[in-house]
Amino acid sequence: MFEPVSPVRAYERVVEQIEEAVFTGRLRPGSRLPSERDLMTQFGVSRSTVREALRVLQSNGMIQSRAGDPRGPEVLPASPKNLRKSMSRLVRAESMSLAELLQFRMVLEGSAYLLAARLRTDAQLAEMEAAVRSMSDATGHAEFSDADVAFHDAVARATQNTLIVVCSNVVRGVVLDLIADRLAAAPDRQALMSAYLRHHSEVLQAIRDRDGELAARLARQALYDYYADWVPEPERDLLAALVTS
Amino acid sequence: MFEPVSPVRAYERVVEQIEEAVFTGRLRPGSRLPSERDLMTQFGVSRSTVREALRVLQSNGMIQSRAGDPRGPEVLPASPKNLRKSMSRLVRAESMSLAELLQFRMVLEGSAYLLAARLRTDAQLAEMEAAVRSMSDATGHAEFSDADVAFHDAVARATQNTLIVVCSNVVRGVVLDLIADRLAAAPDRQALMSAYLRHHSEVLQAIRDRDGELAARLARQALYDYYADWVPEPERDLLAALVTS
DNA sequence: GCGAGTCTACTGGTCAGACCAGCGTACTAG
DNA sequence: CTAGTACGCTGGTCTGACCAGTAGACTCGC
Repeated sequence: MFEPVSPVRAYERVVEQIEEAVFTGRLRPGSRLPSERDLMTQFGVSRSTVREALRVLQSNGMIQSRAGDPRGPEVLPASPKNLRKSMSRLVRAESMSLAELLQFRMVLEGSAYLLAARLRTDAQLAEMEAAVRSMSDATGHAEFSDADVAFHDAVARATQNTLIVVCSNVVRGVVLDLIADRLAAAPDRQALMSAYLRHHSEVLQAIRDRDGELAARLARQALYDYYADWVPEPERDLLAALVTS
Repeated sequence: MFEPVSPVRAYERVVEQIEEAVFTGRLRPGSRLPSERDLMTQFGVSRSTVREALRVLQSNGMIQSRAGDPRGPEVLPASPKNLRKSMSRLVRAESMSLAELLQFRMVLEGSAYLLAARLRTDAQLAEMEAAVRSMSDATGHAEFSDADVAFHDAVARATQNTLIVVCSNVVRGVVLDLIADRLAAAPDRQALMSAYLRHHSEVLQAIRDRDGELAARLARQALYDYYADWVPEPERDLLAALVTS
């Protein structure tokens, strides 16, 4: 029941103090940490200890080091990159069923499109329209998926909710991994792509009309239409129930 | 546009290979890594490099080392702890607002209660009823919150969707941290507790009746009623819009 | 035969000192 | 004023050393 006042490990103390400096704003993003050799004298520890502390901070996305840069390690602005990493780790580690993942996506992506439809600016709408146009003009898979990413990105910014976007994106990635082989073997990939495009156009129209409810329903419907075939029968009903709700 | 086949930094290669072994299941939770001295010969790098790699893995919550343990570093099971850490970090850096977190909770918890209402077994319903009874009988804060945990746990099991439950739990924890100090200063804590209990009873009734839609709406409404006061005016409307949808 | 204590061979944590390639800056040559 | 270069520092890696701590074997008294 005793919580040690200061961490036992030397490197943990270093991590903690630097973290504190960042959180309290004493170290702002873009500013530089002292060099490793300076830090070791400041904290009274060896360079290996300093380095281990810096590695931890780096793996947490708080700093970035470049070999040879005399200005020292850079303090990075907070970014959802790490959230994405730990989320992805968690999703990958728990062996979850496809149905579970799709349920999650239907719930979150529905809300994402709802928010995007209500909050989007005209500029963001224009970005989405351009992305969908690129998709329909695309000649190869690479172009198509690049445009797809651009579309999702524009939607993400419009929602103004990082958390919803990051979580659904991560799960989207895992789902794609999960069915990648089955998708590659699909005989009618061209048909899938054009169906995909059609769904996007419909959703885009709903976003244009600022009809959040419709956009949400379309997004859930699209997910169901795509993936239901890959979900075993008994679980499929669970997804169907979420389409309309 | 060139993606290096193998990371430039030596320690990154080590991290990647061990991560890979964990993800593919070659290294299961509970099993042990070779000692640092063994790893350095296996990977052909120095001990400092091995240690930096292990520090990264440790900070990602994948392994745990104890000084002196001859069995070597232990591979840990996946846990949402890290997810929560990176989320808290974003909140502290003010790149994520309370409104965002609550939006997320309204979306996910709504679905959680919807699923629980539809899928719950009679035994699970009994557990929930017992928990709510414990809450109303509770004399102290500790008892009350223990019973609350039990209730949420029963609901979580009923949903059959780990991901939804884990994510909303993590965010719930972050939100509680965020308003902990403000809550402690609240003059009418007793009133808050009884309002909390009332909401739970209502949701329980909906779950008993297997009315998923109602349970979801009540859950969202409860979140709004509780937290809206703490959300700055301009963002509050976003939450209100999600109550009924 | 069996538990209590001890011993030991390892572990991870930390330190010191060294070398290298890489980078920014200030100085230099044109 | 610009192009080029040399310098002094940086981070990345390595070697080798010492210490405190631990698990498991080993011993001893019963």
